[in-house]
Amino acid sequence: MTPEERKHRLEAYLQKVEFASLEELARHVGASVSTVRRDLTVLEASGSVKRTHGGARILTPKSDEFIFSARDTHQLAEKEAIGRACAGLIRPNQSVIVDAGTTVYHVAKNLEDKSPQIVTNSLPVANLFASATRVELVLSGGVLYPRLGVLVGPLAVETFSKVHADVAVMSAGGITLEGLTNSHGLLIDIQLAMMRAAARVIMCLDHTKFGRRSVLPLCDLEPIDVIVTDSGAPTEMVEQLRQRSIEVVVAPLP
Amino acid sequence: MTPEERKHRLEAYLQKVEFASLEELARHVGASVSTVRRDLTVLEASGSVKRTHGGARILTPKSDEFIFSARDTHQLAEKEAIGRACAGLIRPNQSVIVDAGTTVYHVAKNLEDKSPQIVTNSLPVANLFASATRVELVLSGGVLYPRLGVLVGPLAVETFSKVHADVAVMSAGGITLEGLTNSHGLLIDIQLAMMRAAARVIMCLDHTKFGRRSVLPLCDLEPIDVIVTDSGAPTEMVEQLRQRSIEVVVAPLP
DNA sequence: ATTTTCCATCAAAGCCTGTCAAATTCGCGC
DNA sequence: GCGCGAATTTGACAGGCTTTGATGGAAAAT
Repeated sequence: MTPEERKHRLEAYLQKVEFASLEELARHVGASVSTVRRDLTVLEASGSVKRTHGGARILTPKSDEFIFSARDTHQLAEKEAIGRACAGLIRPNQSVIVDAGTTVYHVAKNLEDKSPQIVTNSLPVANLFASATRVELVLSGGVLYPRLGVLVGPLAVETFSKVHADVAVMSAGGITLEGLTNSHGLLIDIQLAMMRAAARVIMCLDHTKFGRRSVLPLCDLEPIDVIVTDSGAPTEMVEQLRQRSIEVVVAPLP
Repeated sequence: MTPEERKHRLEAYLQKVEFASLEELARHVGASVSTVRRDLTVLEASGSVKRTHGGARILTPKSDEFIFSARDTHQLAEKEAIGRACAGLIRPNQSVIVDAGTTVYHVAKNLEDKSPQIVTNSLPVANLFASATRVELVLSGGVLYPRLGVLVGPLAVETFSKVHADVAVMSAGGITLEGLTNSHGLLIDIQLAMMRAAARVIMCLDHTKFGRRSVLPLCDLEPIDVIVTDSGAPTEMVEQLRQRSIEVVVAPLP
């Protein structure tokens, strides 16, 4: 890696996480802390980054902080494992509907290699591929729901009733044997349209979602083809889901 | 492989990966590091790539109008002045269509105080208001044009044919007395729909756009109500535009 | 007061420039 | 088409410069 590239990657990484410690940055680019310090001095002089004690922060956030973008370390390892496992289920050049939500966001991070065609209503996912030429990304229209970076409303529902896709990658607030639930009423119509539009529905649910019931019912288990979860999921329930002919993928933690 | 072909492949490879070390490049074209060094010196002189310590980087072609990820320090002071002046023309609580493009982006930065209702097809503009609660933002659907962060295609056109707004804030690649021109064909349909959807059309054009003709014709001067420019605009042409009953606002540089 | 972080310095490693001989290509007369 | 000398290109190498990672003491945060 050239010094230029390293600085560029530091800046890009900071762009993504807003703030990072020196050690985190050093690990990320595979250089020593001294080198990162020097790089940051240069980047600060160029005005894109602000050094702080113990790390650095981005000065001009391009993609403003969505509720999750990076500082959402809640179940991070599990979500990344689920992201990798779920991306493994997608074949190259497929068309994929991508739901909004942190878990699914981690799936999207692993999709670029498949050169997929992506349809989404998530602004963070769109930003992820804003400069990726290998991905064709269709963003649904809609009203921007501020904190979450999701597009909602009739315009969004309409988009998903018009398109068709090979796979839909989605998530929900909770799952029981009676079905799935979600917390944001505005999303339910959209998620139903997504499921109708896709030939195959993959649900990404970390283990905390199992047995949990969120505010609003989304659908029963019938439309679900695959569930991707992490190794913390209760084995008993996994078994019951499999008996209902749902393929359950348990992502191994590295 | 001829030297010519080798240089071409080096450039193409760099175009793809953005950065590369000398060894990587040498391996890729099957030549020695010395040769690659010499090739890069030539390519650098021709202006397409930039040599760096240990490798080379593609030189981002300072392509026209808006670039999503790169800094647009080009005419920055002028654009900021235009942004402030143009925002001054918007009244509180109006509905505003916001075009894609760096100049218009600077207008958007000054809009939050007006608590407007914004309709846009620009991802950067959407990101700007991703966490602003005072702004209601509608994003058009569409295919994401990489690097520019613009949503294009039928879905985008459709959105703008459906909505109505008080004002459209737009920009273009060039203006002459015959009309406006723009460089990206995909945008023209969208911009025409924007103009039809708005009761009042404001064009933001920095002085470099005056007398310039871009690739494709957009429209004549008739639909334009206001032009906002900077103090570098040729006074003669400003006068001629005013005679055609177009309001021209010249933004003062601070 | 203690721990963490920052800065200056330094030796080692890696990289760039300029040079040179070998290899390749080209021009040209036959 | 063929041979031969000239010109160009190529890969290698030495000497000088830049970058890197480590270390010890100063500065800052808690």
